[in-house]
Amino acid sequence: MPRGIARDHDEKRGLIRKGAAAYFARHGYDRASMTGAARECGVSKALIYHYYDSKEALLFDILDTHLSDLVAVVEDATGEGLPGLIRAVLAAYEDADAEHKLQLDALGTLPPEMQAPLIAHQRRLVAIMSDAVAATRPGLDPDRLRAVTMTVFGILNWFYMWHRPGRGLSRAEYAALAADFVGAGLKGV
Amino acid sequence: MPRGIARDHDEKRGLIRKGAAAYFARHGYDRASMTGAARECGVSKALIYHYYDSKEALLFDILDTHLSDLVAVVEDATGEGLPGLIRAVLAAYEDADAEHKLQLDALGTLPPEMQAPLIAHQRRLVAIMSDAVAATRPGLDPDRLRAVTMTVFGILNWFYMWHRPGRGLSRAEYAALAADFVGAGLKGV
DNA sequence: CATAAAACCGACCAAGCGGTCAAGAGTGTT
DNA sequence: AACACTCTTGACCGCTTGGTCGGTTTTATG
Repeated sequence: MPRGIARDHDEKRGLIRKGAAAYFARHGYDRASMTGAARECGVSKALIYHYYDSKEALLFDILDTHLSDLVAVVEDATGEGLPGLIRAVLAAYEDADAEHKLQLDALGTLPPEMQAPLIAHQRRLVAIMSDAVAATRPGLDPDRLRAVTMTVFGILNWFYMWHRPGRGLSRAEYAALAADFVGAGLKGV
Repeated sequence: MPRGIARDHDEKRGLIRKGAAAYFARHGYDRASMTGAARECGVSKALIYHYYDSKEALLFDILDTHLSDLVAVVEDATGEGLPGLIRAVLAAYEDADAEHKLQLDALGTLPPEMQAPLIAHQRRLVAIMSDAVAATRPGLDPDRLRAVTMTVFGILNWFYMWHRPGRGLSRAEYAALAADFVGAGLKGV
């Protein structure tokens, strides 16, 4: 009988996924080379191609893992209402800034059939958030409900662009502020 | 005496700037080739290099023009308070979605010395918005003022990501909703 | 009308890219 | 111990890229 895959196969794959995500996010997915990503991970380029079929497959795994985690976290927080959701999302982005950034500006470079399952994850997030908004502020027509839901995502997704750890409000402090802001804002629309 | 530059020099440069911006935004700056941009503009690649020194110089001109316009528009709207500012920014993004998208995800690819003047424009925008927020909601400490200001920018900058012309709320309708949302939200922080 | 520079182009180039390959080293199974 | 397969690598390949160059056409100026 042949030997199977190594016991630490998944860990090494995970290391490459994490290292490449950081490298891709820092340099921009298109501009970042596989040679550079390999160096960042401390392995040869050929080894990455042992674990992944292509640069696109690697990106897909990064985004799929990230979005799956995010959906799981958010589904667990549905019981805590809109403020709980906002807190959960911002907390989940911690240690995942790179993956989050990639999701926002590299997902579109994947071929449509690879995008589809990732977009399905995103839709699930939007649906959960939309339900929480509708529960907090009933009676909005569909167009306005969607607009307000996306407004909340704008707030959350923008956070990584301006926040610098150790400066200004902490993540948790901002989560509280954002929850207050959204809660009050919903009364005005 | 030699002949000077053509009378329509600036117009042609502007056409290249606009065409390239659309092409860059559609395909992503890094992924988009100068050959493709030239085809989009209906000129040869060599002609673009007659008007611009490099791909980076072209991107710089796109962003500098866009941000200068934006600052001008916003400075004109300072008298109309925070709702007027929100309306003005969203209106200014019309017909400039491409430039806006490029600003968000390609500015960072420029070398620092080219980024500097663009970031100065951005800071001016932030300062104006911050003043409007402070006027609407006095008494916020600096950290929270900054956080709320960035929250507003998150709302505005995210708009192009989810809005599809002709579907859902119009730009103007969303501007009104966003102004209401922010106005009410400020009372909750 | 002569002229010198701007406006414009097709063909070309070096460099870096994603990806492949042949081969050696390491290891679970028999 | 022998096998069969995974793990790991440096060298390599075809292709696209940003950018250049020599040359032709056009036009403002004297």
